[in-house]
Amino acid sequence: MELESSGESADNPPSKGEDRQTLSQFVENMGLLYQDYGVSRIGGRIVGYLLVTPRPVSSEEMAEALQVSRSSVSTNLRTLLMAELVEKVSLPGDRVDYYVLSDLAWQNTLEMRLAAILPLKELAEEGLEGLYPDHPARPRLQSLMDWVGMVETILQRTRDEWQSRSEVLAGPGS
Amino acid sequence: MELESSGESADNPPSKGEDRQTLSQFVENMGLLYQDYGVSRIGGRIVGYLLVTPRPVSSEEMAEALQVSRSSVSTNLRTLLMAELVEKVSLPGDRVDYYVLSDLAWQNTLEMRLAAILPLKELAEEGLEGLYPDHPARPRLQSLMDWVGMVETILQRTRDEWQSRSEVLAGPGS
DNA sequence: CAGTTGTTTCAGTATTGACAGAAACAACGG
DNA sequence: CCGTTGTTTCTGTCAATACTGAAACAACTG
Repeated sequence: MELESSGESADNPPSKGEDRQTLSQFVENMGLLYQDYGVSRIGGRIVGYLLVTPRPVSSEEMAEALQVSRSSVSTNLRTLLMAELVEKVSLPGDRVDYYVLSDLAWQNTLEMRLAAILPLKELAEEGLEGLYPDHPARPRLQSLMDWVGMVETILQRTRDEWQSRSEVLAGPGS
Repeated sequence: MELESSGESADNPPSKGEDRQTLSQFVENMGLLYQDYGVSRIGGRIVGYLLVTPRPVSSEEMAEALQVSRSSVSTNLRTLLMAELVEKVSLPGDRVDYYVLSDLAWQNTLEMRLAAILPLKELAEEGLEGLYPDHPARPRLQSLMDWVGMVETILQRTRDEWQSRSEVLAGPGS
């Protein structure tokens, strides 16, 4: 994998080489980790690459940097855009599409994982509706529903917390 | 799939049939849902079956009820035991192993999903260590680390909340 | 309105993982 | 100590998914 640093000037040559190695490793590990998150390896590497490249990146560049096909980049970008981990940006006077990591990337990574819990509530609900009032499984289904309710609360709290953090970072009154 | 209800007496025959249908559907859906949680379909169905069967269940019974091989039950039970979603119980004078849903099953389901986030922190840490002080990716890695820290806090809070709930249910001083 | 560049869709391939059946293993009972 | 019962490990098969290269498509430029 090739990773370009922005200024390639030669004032501290040893650092650049090590940085590239470090970043390459980081991007690769992000790929592996995101696999567990239901995003494909390439998707994770894209997230990693965008993270360590603080500027808009074209899909062409990603394909080259990550040494994968353009089609894979395209497919994975679509997924990442839908998940709102990545945003598309346009640069004036340039018809190429560029992409950056969304400000909400981490928050949304968390949401994805927590939101997957919520369907359990509906499942338990359906179960309760279909069972006669004295069925022994009822209390357990009920407590499952309660638990999912708690997760919903947590989810809301993280949104609030994240919200207030962003406000602090952006300065008050933003 | 066959689901046995505990008392099979005939005082309200119509209910039993519908219950069985409902539960069968529920168990099946749990399987599908848990697939998204990194547990296999069979693992999810085991969780579902244990949920709606409020008594210790042998692996033999699971295999029959879910219509899957004993080996699959065995493999999946090992995973579920490690994840602490299921507990093994012994009945005196019986050499068969029985299993019940753990009291912490839901809490641990949540933990599994949140804990998967934590390795991100280490990844970011390694990245920071390997990069020279002026590298433009540093601030982003730092803020990633901060975010994971927040998730850790949330995780701890849910443990506390769950803890206090259980105490309420069990009665004070337990 | 061609020609060029960039992006998406499609069809085939390869890798991964779940699952079943059989064999091996362990533990208990006569 | 042999036979029976219960559980785990192993090997092969099948299905699902990620990925690629090629073709189709879209958008801009001269």
